[in-house]
Amino acid sequence: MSTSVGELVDLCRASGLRRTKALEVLLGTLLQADRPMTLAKLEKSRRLASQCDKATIYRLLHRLTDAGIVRRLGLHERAAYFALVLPDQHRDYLICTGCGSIAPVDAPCPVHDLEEEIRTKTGFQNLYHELEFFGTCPKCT
Amino acid sequence: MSTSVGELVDLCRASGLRRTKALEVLLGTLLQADRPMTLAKLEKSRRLASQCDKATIYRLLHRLTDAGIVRRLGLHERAAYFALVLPDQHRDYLICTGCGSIAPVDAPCPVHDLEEEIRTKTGFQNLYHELEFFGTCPKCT
DNA sequence: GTAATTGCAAATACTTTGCCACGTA
DNA sequence: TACGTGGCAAAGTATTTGCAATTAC
Repeated sequence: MSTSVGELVDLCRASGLRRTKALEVLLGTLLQADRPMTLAKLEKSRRLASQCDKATIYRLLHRLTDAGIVRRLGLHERAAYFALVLPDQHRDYLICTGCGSIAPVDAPCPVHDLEEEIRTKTGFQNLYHELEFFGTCPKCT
Repeated sequence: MSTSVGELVDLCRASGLRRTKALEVLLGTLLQADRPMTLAKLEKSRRLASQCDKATIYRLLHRLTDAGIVRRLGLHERAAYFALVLPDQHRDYLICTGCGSIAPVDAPCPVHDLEEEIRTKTGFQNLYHELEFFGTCPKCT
């Protein structure tokens, strides 16, 4: 029942992207990672390293973001993070300001109702949200 | 009942910072702006321009962040945003991915309970959160 | 007097773009 | 064939640091 690279490629093709080696490898890497990745991490990942150029990954990530297949996250680091938008999954993150560890929050997101309210009141389209908790983890205390 | 520069300076001194011209001007600018500001915007603001160097503002912002007087925000732009941590104020933001406009959300934040739960379950210290809504505003649709 | 702070300038880090060759449809 | 895509390299933007001079305490 989990999403496959093939399905993702189909989504991309439906958005007008071409099926290329780089696209498949990038989608596979993001899917397997199952967590937000920076451009630098993607570039160094075993599957992508020496498979395609940083600029290629960069441009693919932006095309995928425009297509709504990938989402760009802040996460307070200097580098941007990217993650697949999977249908059954919305994640909030818990981030240690000491060591920089990033963990998904294992609890239902309480923001849904407010998001609906904003959608109705403001007329914003394509609304989504990003929720991050910051603090000092026990190890860094 | 609103916070004054003097009170903020006292807070800073209590954290070991020295009372300097740059500190006072920066605090005054952040207080008056009443919204998150990037380093670049601060540097160009009327009050700070030619009053102190970018590196000085940069280092002050970091000292203030360490002291908990200022908070660094993501807001999805390439540059980091900084805002005063005011006692009676927690803000969520609504951001247009088209024109980049940033508006505070005028509704009570629904995350408080989850934050308490995380604090208890994980043992994180100094916990706070950042909640941002992204979408396309009516003008950009 | 001593240590924190500042300004200037240079170094990093990460992102973004130009150009031409290449591959997909 | 035509146009999106890829690789390489260079440029752009924001952040971060070194060091000597200055200032607060």
